[in-house]
Amino acid sequence: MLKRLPRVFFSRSVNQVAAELIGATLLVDGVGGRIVEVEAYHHTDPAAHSFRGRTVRNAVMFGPPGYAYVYRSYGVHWCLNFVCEPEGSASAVLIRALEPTAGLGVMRRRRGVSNERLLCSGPGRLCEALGVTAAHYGLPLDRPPFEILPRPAAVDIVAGPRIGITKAVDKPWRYGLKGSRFLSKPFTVSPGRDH
DNA sequence: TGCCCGATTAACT
DNA sequence: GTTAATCGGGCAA
Repeated sequence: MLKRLPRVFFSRSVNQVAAELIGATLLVDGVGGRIVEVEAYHHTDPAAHSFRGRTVRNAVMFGPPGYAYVYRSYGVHWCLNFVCEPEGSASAVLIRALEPTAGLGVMRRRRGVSNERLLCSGPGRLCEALGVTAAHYGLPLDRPPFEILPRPAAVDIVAGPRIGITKAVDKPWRYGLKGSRFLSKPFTVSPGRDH
């Protein structure tokens, strides 16, 4: 039986943590799956919510690592982040997609879809499937309802530009599990091709 | 106070 | 490929 990742796991470079989360398991009240896609947001990064300083919404990012940052996206969806780096760095990893492994029935009911591939393939979708809301804002990641387990073995990781942002679009801070069919969008396989 | 816009999704054409 | 839904944060005035 794997042991939960300790809170100190998150007290390192946000990009290092992001890459190591690929293949790890995320459960909320026992419902969830294997993390197959994440994005890193650093406080010096214009695309990050913390870039312009501390506000009520992003305050948890400025506190110690190992806590959940949850925000409302487009007034419609919730998105889940893990706060990383030493306290005050205001960096976080956005969880973008899971391969469902636990609580499939609950997730289907919450999402209103039966297609397993569509349950958790997107930041808003996985929050709906796992029941993540503002109630989870600021909760520690090493205690219930969260359960985050390390990946059991090394995995092949791919990286590329982040999705849905308009600033710092060139930074390759999106990480994914190579070949996974549960990604929210495919990674470019042959990046070098000229047109 | 008012205005613009976003780390998205689903349902269109 | 395009667009409506939907609303709080952030900033200008």
